Amino acid sequence: MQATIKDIAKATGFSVATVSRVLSNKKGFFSEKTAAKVNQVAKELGYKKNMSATELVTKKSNVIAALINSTKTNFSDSIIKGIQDKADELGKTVIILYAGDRDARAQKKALTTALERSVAGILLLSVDLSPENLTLLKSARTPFYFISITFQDTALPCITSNDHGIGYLATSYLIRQGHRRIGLAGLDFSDSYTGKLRLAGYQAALAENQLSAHSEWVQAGDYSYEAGIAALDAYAQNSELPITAVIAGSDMVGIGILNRASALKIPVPQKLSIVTIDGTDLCRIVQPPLTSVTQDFYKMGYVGLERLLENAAGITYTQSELTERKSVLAVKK
Amino acid sequence: MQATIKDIAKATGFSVATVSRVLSNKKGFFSEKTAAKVNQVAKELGYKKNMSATELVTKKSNVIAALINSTKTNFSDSIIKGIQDKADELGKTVIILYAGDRDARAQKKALTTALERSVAGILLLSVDLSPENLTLLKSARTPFYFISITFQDTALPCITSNDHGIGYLATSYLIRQGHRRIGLAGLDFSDSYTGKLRLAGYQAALAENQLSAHSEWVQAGDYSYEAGIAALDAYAQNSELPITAVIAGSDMVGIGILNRASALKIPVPQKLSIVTIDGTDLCRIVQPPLTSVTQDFYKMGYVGLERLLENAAGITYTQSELTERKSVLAVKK
DNA sequence: GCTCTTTGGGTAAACGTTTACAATAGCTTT
DNA sequence: AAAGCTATTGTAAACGTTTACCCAAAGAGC
Repeated sequence: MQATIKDIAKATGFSVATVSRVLSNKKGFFSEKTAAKVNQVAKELGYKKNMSATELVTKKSNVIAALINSTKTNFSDSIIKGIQDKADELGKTVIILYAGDRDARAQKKALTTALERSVAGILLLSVDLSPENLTLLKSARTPFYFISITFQDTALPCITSNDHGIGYLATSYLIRQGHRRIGLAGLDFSDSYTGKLRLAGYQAALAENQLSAHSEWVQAGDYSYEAGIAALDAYAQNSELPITAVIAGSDMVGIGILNRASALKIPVPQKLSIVTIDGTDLCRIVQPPLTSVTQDFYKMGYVGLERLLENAAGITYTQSELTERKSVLAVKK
Repeated sequence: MQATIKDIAKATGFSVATVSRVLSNKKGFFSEKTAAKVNQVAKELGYKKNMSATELVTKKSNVIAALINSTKTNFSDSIIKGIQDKADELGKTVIILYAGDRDARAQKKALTTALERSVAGILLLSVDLSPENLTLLKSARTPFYFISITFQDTALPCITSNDHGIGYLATSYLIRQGHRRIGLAGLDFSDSYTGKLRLAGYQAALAENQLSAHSEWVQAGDYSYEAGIAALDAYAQNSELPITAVIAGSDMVGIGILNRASALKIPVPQKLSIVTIDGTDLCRIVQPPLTSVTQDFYKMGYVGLERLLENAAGITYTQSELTERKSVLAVKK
């Protein structure tokens, strides 16, 4: 028996209309005295607005759904923090929905949950929608915005890092430190567009310095810790490492490489320098702390929500920057 | 203009009642032919149920709200995974709400969001509600259940690890490994009951072995990385460490201790053994990997949801176990 | 004293579902 | 043939809000 505005109306002697007006603060439609009385009775009765009813009649809601990918939530935290902060400023409330991990069924469930509740908008944090789910999303009238994911289809509204720039930044930094044989590890070049762009950035930086990558320098992977392990094992097949530095596709890849290197007694950074892509807190807590191309995840969330609400189209980029820690050694020429 | 059941009714020639029955699959109230037709038209029109309307009339919902604490989400991930899996089995959907970090305002907002949407139940993942928010929660008729948090008030329904047991387990393990001077670091003994219980378990194990703790052995903190750093600095004030092993209040504390130790050239585990409490993936990725008392977070989520729905009262404990990695050295007597 | 605003508040419809209750048709029983 | 089922469908009320529209009283201006 939740108390309703009817109960308040009865108790105060006012009509439901008046009660509704003071409770939703429609200024200028009631007197102070009325408001005071209504509010007091509402409190006494433990009144709580029934959002279903409100949303049913107003046909709008101030909730934003954020769909997240169940894996790799280590940077989602920052994105969500950004979203949350912006939402607070705007008086929106955000609900987070798990969209599984490349699982079309789970994606669909999360998507319909959001759509059925007619949320004001949907944010998708690195969720790579299956084609039919993408169609579903597009056919709904709910605004949506992707965060931290890059598509071939540039028409999809999203905010993300410039992945070409990331590859370029990491590579040219290592070149400036004197490295010439530079690996690239743990990126996925097949279905993910992100991987291809970073690779292109890497190659561009190399080419600009009259270098070119040997094929064994680039080791594909799935951005995981295990991919890092596998990459280092591939590099370490011969007694001499073919590279002096490696760019890891993610922090976890970087840590995998680091740990495998230490298991194989390859000192980092003396024998192998590492630059990691992402720059989450994980970089700080390993030893040596990993130099990284740090993405501005917080900002992605913060301005992502902004963009969603202004119905922006196209791609927005956030700035990445190189954060020097202790995993890169400058080599003397 | 989302299509509604009215539109489908018009298009098919049936009444809204029939359409509703087909769409919500009230078996035995319609013929196959009818169902086929209705479903087809629904699909054509891109019909999506309006949950607000449904919830308004049925006064029930199958969504579970999970409130989480914005910090320390590193183990929340496992808990959420558990919740999610159970929810999938049960056909429930879960929405995650951020409840800030010991911020009564944010807590209240998350709480009212959940309450206003009349969710089927509320799960609170290590959120330490302020007194007034607790009252608010209790006064609502919505079932709730705490996960991974212990209260003095044993009437509060929750599932968590046995914190006394954790302290005892870690300590007695170290004693069995031959340690006699054992520290305890990074726990909060003031407002959090958890810290007190773990301390009691620690003391119990010590006492059982005719040992007792020197006051400088236990260093309070707030479960953070920085608390670990501070604890080690406290231990390392004299040239000789007062302890041979330390129990870290959380993985982050353990890593803080580890890194500070390595900065000070104190080899782990040769000069200092570390047992960490939590046992998340973080333990695996540092060097040496940290031996831990591993809590079963996944299970907390999984059975937490179960318990919530069966309206269980009182405390349920999940089992913790000691996971040996590489941060503890057995000392010869 | 009369009309015109302004202020405060009431009436009732609408939002999209679900479901109790009725109604019909076609059977089966007796 | 009357009565009773069963299967299928329809009618309409209900859920708790919001809000367009209406109304009355109180001043304001003449």
